[in-house]
Amino acid sequence: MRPAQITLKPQKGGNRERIIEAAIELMNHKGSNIGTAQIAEHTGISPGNIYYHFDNFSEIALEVVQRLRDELMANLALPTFGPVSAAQLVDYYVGGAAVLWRYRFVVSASRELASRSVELENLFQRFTDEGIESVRKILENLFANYPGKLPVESALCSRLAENMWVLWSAWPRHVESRRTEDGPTPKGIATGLQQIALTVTPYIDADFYRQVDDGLVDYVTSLEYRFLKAE
Amino acid sequence: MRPAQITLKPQKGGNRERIIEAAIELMNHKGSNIGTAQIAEHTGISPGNIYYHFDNFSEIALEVVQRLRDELMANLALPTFGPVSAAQLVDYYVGGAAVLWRYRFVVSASRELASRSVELENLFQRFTDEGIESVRKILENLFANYPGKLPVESALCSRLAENMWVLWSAWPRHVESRRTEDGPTPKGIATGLQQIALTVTPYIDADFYRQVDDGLVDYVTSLEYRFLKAE
DNA sequence: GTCTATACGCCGATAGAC
DNA sequence: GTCTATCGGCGTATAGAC
Repeated sequence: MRPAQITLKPQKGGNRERIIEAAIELMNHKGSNIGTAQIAEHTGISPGNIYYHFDNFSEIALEVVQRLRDELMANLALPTFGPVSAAQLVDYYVGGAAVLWRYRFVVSASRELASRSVELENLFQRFTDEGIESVRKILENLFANYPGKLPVESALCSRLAENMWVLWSAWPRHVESRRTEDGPTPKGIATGLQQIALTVTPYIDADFYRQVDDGLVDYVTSLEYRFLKAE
Repeated sequence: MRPAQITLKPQKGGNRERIIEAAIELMNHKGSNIGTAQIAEHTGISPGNIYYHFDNFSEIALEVVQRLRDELMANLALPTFGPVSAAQLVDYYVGGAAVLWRYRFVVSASRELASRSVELENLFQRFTDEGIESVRKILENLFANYPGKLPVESALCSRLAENMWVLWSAWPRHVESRRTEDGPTPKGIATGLQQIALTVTPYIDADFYRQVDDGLVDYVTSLEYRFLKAE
């Protein structure tokens, strides 16, 4: 005799998945300072059951960060040999923004999460290193194939990549401390995207850059559509 | 009859001050997730006594952030009319780095702290707005007086200032997720300083920039001296 | 696989002695 | 101004029934 369902119905077969989704969602809304109790309450799953699926809270966070990492790396991989087109570059930006939106406060709560376990700490370190390295490779490709207004040697590439990474990872936190509404919006994230692009603007061939910028503007203006369904 | 002092001796007259110093120090070392209990333990002051000096934890944090804000704003104020010299610009950078070092994780834990009270949230918002505005003014001054390689109109100034601010505020967090040692070092912070400067490098007159860069390099290499006493 | 019940520890905050 | 004692809440994690 089943009691009437008041909380979200725990559809069969996916509690593990639901735990992870809840963890992402809760972090995005309440920050890193969440735990098993809140996940249990938010999903309607009993607190004890969480420990059937995971050893402890940091194991949940570990899986979340692994997914974040996989999705971002897949997005930043150089797909082919040869020059990166303007359209591909726009895809890097837009894809990066989508991942950032989905994991906005996982990314930006790295320190708090990293302090939960050594595994998490190491994972974040690898994530950061690999991320910057991927960006650097894209920039190398870019400047090699489309020399622009100013010369860019290899050391500069690394430095620009690092700045782009920091801007990317800190953007959700930043827009929140300027917010007038109740949290970072997709639009706010998208503005960050244009700010990140600004890092390399002065070095890039003007015609090439115009194409990229047009792509970004199109994206930002058509934004609400794509993101609203994801929310 | 006084018992033998085992913990730090609570020298007369300064418990309130000691609480604040402990809060800053603890945040820098353990993140935003600290509270009255840890402050009590760290200072040797009894837990109850803290509530004589402050109503609750967020009042302590409020005072910390107010100090951070005051110190930074004092540093970023345009001291005189007329053009900013290269030496003054170096002072802005170096002073900004010093404040950042002292409050490294207060700055970078804005979100976590802001969630503790509305007052804190508003204060952080004002801090951010005022900080970016100050940087913008410096840039306006700079580009008006030393036109460089590329033209800079007013809108671009705002965007550059915002990027510099984000880099500044996110840098401690960033170096920590790349750390090999046990925390962000003064050197790590100083490297960030050069990265922040990179934001405006391409727009600035080459000779002027060289002076600034030399100043920064001098500073970074002579770093350990100045910072070690502050720690 | 999922649930309930429960032990344990930590922290914020108050009451009241000195 | 500073201390001790203590309550209550919340969060992690385990034991064990269904």
